[in-house]
Amino acid sequence: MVTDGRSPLAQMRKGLAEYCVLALLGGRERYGVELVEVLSRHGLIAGEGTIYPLLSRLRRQGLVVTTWRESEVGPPRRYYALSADGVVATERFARDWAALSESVRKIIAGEGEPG
Amino acid sequence: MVTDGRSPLAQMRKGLAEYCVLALLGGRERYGVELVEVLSRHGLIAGEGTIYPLLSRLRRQGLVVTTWRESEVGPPRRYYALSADGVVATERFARDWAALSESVRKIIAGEGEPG
DNA sequence: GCGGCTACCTTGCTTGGCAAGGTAGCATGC
DNA sequence: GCATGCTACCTTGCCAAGCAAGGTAGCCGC
Repeated sequence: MVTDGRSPLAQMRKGLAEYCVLALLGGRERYGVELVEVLSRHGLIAGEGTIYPLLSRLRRQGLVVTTWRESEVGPPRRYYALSADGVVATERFARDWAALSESVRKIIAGEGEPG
Repeated sequence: MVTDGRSPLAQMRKGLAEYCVLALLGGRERYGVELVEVLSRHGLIAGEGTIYPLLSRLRRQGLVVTTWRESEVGPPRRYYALSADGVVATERFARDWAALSESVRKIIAGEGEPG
């Protein structure tokens, strides 16, 4: 299997996965495999090995709260939802991301010089 | 001194600095301190500790070529310019970045669901 | 020749993504 | 009841990149 951890893309993804998980949870509760599906489809993560450590971090930091729920078709799922701190963190992420992408836009547009 | 390497911003910056350096060199030759100034001003790096290891990597990978030039006001400078491979890498970065930021846009816009 | 400035580079640490591997609940078929 | 396959969760060990701090050395004015 190709190791993607060494690619430039994997480096650019750093930090973004966390932001996107929070953004997705802003819409509604979701469980792990569901997040893996959405983020993989958009090319934002490469598999489960990214998401579970990430979710553990968010839980430890108190940005999400979780609830075990039974599934009608398989084993129980742990659902993740934003906490109040999580909402605040999401807003901060949104600002940082906006600033960052605007900076990149300027650099690429040749507006790297002052004035 | 505050260690910024632990902040989410520092994580989101990963990979972007490299892309932006290449993009800046696409315009014209530049030297290290000049790159530090431009990228710091845009909030894309935190200092020299990022740029010199990065430039060494680019040199090792053959994406840039360097020329020592005397300065009229101080010690000699090492100027960096894109190689042919560097041009190709820049284009690949541009595509990756466009895809990535579009994905994030969709996630945030609530287009995380298929269909 | 000394202090300050410019410019280059290195070291050691931290973080986050990743592949691979592992555990266990649940449904189905026999 | 139990073997198989699927779903869902989680852990381990590695690697790449940003960073703070510290170091070297050329150049200039005095």
